[in-house]
Amino acid sequence: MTPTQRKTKQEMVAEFRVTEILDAARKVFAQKGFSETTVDQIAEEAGVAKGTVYLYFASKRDIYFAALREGAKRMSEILRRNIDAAGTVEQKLQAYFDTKLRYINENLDFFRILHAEFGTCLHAAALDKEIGDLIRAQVQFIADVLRGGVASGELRPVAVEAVAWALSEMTRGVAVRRVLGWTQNPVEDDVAELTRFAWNGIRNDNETL
Amino acid sequence: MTPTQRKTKQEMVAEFRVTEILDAARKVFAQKGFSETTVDQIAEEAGVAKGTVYLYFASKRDIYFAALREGAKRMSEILRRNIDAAGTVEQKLQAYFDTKLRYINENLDFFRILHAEFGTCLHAAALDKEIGDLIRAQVQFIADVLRGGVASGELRPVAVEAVAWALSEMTRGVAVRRVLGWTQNPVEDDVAELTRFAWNGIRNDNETL
Amino acid sequence: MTPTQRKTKQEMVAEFRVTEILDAARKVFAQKGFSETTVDQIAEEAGVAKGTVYLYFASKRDIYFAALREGAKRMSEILRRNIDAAGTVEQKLQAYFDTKLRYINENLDFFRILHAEFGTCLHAAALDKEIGDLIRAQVQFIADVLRGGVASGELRPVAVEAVAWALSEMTRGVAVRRVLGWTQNPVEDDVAELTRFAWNGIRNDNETL
Amino acid sequence: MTPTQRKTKQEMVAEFRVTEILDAARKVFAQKGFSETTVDQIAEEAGVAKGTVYLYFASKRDIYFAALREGAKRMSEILRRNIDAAGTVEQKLQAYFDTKLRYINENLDFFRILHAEFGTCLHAAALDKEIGDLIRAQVQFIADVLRGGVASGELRPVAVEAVAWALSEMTRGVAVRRVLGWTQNPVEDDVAELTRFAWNGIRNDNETL
DNA sequence: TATGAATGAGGATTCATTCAT
DNA sequence: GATGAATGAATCCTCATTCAT
Repeated sequence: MTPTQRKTKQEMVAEFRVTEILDAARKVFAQKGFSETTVDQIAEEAGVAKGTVYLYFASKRDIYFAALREGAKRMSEILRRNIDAAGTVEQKLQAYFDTKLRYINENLDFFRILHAEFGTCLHAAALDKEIGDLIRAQVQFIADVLRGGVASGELRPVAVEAVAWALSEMTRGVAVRRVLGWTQNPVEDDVAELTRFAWNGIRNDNETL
Repeated sequence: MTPTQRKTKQEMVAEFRVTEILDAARKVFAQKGFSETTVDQIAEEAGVAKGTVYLYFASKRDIYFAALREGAKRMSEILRRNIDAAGTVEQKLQAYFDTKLRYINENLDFFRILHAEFGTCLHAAALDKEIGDLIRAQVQFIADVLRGGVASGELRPVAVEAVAWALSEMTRGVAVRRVLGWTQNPVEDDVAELTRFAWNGIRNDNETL
Repeated sequence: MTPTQRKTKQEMVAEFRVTEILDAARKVFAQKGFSETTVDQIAEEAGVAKGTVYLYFASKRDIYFAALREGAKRMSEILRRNIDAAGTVEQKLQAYFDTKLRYINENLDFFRILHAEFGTCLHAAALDKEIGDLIRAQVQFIADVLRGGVASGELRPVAVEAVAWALSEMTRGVAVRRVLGWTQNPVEDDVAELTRFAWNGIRNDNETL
Repeated sequence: MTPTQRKTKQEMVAEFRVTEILDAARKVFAQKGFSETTVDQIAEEAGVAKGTVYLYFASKRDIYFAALREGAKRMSEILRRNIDAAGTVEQKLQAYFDTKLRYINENLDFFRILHAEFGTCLHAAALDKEIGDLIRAQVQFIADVLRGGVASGELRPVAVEAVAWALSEMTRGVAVRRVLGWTQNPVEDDVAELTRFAWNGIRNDNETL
């Protein structure tokens, strides 16, 4: 009833609308891609009128980037937390694979547009700077792990950046297979396979000596 | 001058036109993506009138898929040839990485749309069946190599399909880095790194014992 | 505290709101014209919410006409008073020119829309009946003066209506030059020139004989 | 049948389309003003599809300015010719009034938008530079005549620019009356009245001495 | 065959107006 | 009364596709 509370209520409605629209946008963009998606469709999916969408976003492209950014941010946070929580290098790698595949499994919509966009990012300037940074940041999570491993001698002195990128892409590849339904493996199995494969590729064999 | 000859000449003209248009299309699609490309641009780049384009292709989408298909076919042929020519499993893997990276290096236009599209392929039905098959076929090239290696004991009994896919995606990842100019390594180095990484990941350690 | 007083207070608030909105409207309409002006802009300029504007006016067009009408009425009143106060025909003409140019100088906003609109009045039905009447009434002020002069023999037997209109338009022309900054003359000079010009054009030369 | 002729034919069609569209545009703009006119209406009036309009003009505003420019140019040419052909200063003034009123009478559409726009020109920057110049050029036609008359002693040493402007506006005023149907005078009469009025206002009385 | 002018469906965006709070 | 979020009709412009020449 106080002014403060009333303002809070309005803010909550606004926040709700934004979420509502972004969720809808994610769903539609994921199905049809950017160009084939109409703002009408997003509005309908969100259960609001077209004009309402423009109260919260300046343009279709804005909605798109907002949806991506939000998803990328959330994923980065979780990744960072889970990797940090893991102990050894191998466990950290496993945490990366596990978190990523699970997150994707639970956020197929987001994954579809993020990676569709990441393909399209090859079209110069198509990708919003901040989103590009977020994607690269995730690769750096692995790179950091690798650097630590190389420093401690757990890993061969690999080309850290290149391998980090390769692992990231491998993960993406597995995720795509899952999204396309080309594999029915439980997530655990894919994670295990990825971890074993990666670990064999980079662990320092001398270590066991 | 005979009817037969005249027909042949016509066919040659037609073939020439098709090539001309597909080359132009690849260039423009690669720069702008599907939706941002106009048929006008393709026609201009090809040096023909817009109407002419429609004499050889039924729709913009048709041009797009034809361009992709042609490129994918050419790449598959070269891949197949070079892999077959290699002797050992390790050499075959190396041939795969080497051929792919070099082909991409020399056909950036094609790569840009193939993989942009492959990102987008996640959009249901966006991808032409035949092209999907061609892409999967390339993965099968690796799978076949792996299967052979597992059978001969050169490789650990890995999940062939999954690893093949992972290697394919890794290659894609490295290619993306190169296309984006995020790395200046000579192709040889990237190939070597990929080969070593993959080989360590899947070779049968017992083998050396 | 009595119902009557309270009602009066309400009326005063209402009147204040109306004035507030009309002033804002005049400013914005004058800068951007009718179509380019949004109700949002008027509301913001008036310092009220958009909905409030609609409590006092039924539509954007209504605001527009109200703003014009108010300004035209005010100008007419002043014109009438000053012309009546002048003695001779020549002085009355001078009073017309002087009053009009000064009023416009001090109400540029109003002038801009009135005369922009008067250009546009050529668009059938664009002009509110009452405003058209007000504008014509001002011309009649001159016509009345002229008629008086012709009757008294001070003026040649000119086509009163036509000349009145011409003088009105001449005044408008001078005002436009001033508004556009194409002339820096003091108002007095422009008034003097207009008066001399008009007077020479219509005075009865016999009179001086 | 020759290439040259064929090209000419195409050019003629194009020219025809442009004229067709500009005529239609003038008609619609004149009735509804710029903002209330839709490109659809212009296309329909011109008897072509909406897309066709955009083959010849880049935007609605472009059509508008093109229509104005064309009309203003034509009017300027005729004015220049007729004024030059007249002998004395008085005859030149009469030529100006006569030409302008007749041209307007025969090109009401054009006049409506030109002068509506000229009202609107008060909205900063609303008016295309070239059109503004054309309008000012017409005023200069009178100014030149006046300067000549002052130099030769036929006219009083009036403020040339100011009077030229005033005469221009007077003419505009008379034209408006005619357009609005507020007067039924034959053009000759209005021209005569304008000439007499102007002439009396500026001729050098000493001349008769 | 080749052309390119013509078409018109389709979509992003704006904004006057309404109405629940 | 006052507010401003929500609405959706309206409009400019694009561009894939057609077709007369």
